[in-house]
Amino acid sequence: MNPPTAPSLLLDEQLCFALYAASRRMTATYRPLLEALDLTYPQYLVMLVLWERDGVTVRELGARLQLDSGTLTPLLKRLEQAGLLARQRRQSDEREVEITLTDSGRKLHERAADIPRCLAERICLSVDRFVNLRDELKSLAAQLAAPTDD
Amino acid sequence: MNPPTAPSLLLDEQLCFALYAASRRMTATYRPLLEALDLTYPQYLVMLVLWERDGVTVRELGARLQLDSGTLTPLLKRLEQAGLLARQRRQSDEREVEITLTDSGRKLHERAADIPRCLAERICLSVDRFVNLRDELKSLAAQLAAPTDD
DNA sequence: AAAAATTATATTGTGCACAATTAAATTTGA
DNA sequence: TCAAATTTAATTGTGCACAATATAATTTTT
Repeated sequence: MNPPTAPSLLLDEQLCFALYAASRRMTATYRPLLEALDLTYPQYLVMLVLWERDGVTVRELGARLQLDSGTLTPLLKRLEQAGLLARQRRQSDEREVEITLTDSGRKLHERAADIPRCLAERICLSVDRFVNLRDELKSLAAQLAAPTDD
Repeated sequence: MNPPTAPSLLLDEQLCFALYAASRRMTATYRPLLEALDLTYPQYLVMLVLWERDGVTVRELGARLQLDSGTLTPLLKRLEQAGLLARQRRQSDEREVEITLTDSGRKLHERAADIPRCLAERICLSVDRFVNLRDELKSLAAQLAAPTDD
């Protein structure tokens, strides 16, 4: 694979497509595991946040996952419908909606406990390469999130 | 950031979320550039393939981009509507639909020529890190695409 | 305190992704 | 040869993403 000394329009040379394809492939790898929990991948991400800290607002969830209310509101309603969480307006500020896990939502944590190990086996990267790839991706995302004039 | 010696359910330790977030951020970075061409990011990927080789079938496009007809058919119809390509059944095999660029579609290539350079400036990675990250992502996707029992 | 600005969520509409099904053309094989 | 199996697209339905807008609550300003 040639280095991108002259940035080209060739699909296989592009970082963006490698990223796009790998991300979808990763989601596809999670799919059968999450199906057992009746969760989609974005729903799983929401549950990861709530398992770390319950009682967050939609805004806080959105900040953590970089998703807006147009995505989160219907997703959270589906999780509410599934009995995993409750949504209620905050008394201190009626604009905010607080998300709290139900017993059922908390219990799902146990059933999800094996997923990271399953994935680690499937991904089969050394710790060094795993950490390096993850941190390069975080660095890239941070770079792209920064204002244009930096 | 701790190495994943014991795979956990912590969002910030997960490769999958770093991948998911970086991919969406990358698409968001393309968005304003592609808006000038009246293309979405997946439409741009289709055009990249067609600029490399015109006259491919939906199946070949799908193989290249790892997308199925449920995604491609409506997307291609929109690009046809926009006057960038034509869709016609192959005479040699009526099951296949051949996609050919119109003059307008070919002309768009010139207007897209600057996009890789714009992105390269925005991403601001050394050639080594760019190539390494891209190839690690390709390797990961290939690993995840392989049958489970490998 | 009332008006204006800001903030948080919800709603609407468009365009992917992807599973499942359907339909039509082609190939295989009994 | 012709019935069965396979291949290719299209269709249908669900669930994200995200822009744009609306609505209601809160904060800031005058």
